[in-house]
Amino acid sequence: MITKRGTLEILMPLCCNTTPVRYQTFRNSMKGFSSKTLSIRLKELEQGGILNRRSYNEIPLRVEYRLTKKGQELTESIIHLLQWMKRWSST
Amino acid sequence: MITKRGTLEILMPLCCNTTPVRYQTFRNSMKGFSSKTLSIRLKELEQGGILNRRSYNEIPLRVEYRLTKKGQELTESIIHLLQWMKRWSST
DNA sequence: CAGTATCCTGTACGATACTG
DNA sequence: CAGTATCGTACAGGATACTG
Repeated sequence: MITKRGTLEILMPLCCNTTPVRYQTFRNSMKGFSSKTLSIRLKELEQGGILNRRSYNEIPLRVEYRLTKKGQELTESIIHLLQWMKRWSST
Repeated sequence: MITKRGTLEILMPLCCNTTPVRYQTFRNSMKGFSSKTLSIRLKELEQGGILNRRSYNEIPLRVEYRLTKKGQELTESIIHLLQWMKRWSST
């Protein structure tokens, strides 16, 4: 699941801050991904217990995704990985 | 590169010990992957500076792969990730 | 042993249009 | 806004056979 295309990109903006992220925000930060792929990945991450999806009865719709405990612990690994990427980005 | 199918499986046996790994050993530890996919992934990892390939003038052929410095640092992240997987394997 | 070459197929994914 | 439905295609990757 975590090695699928797009998953890393979804989790990246969730690594740095604890505020929930909306669908549109993911879309904007994920150029090169279709809405279809994004929603599939989000659903997988939700079913995998990484993300919590919460929708509000508002017009226009508002849906927020936030990390679960499991997801937060995963981001620790991802942060570690991102540091490695940054460290070796020139090579 | 590191999220491609098979890459994680290639690096896993290199996480635990520092001894070089041979092609056939990868094959045996990677049921469900063809030789084609394996050699493509190995080449990518070599070109990405993760692995060093070293061949010996012997019959039968012997080729060994070992981690570079960059690769060793990457495995630190992967070990971290594997611990997370183990911790949450029941869910 | 350590790969390559070739052929073939499933599927992941984008583009587009649509909906509650 | 946050998705879903449909269609079409590129390409990842398996099976098999082959090579230095």
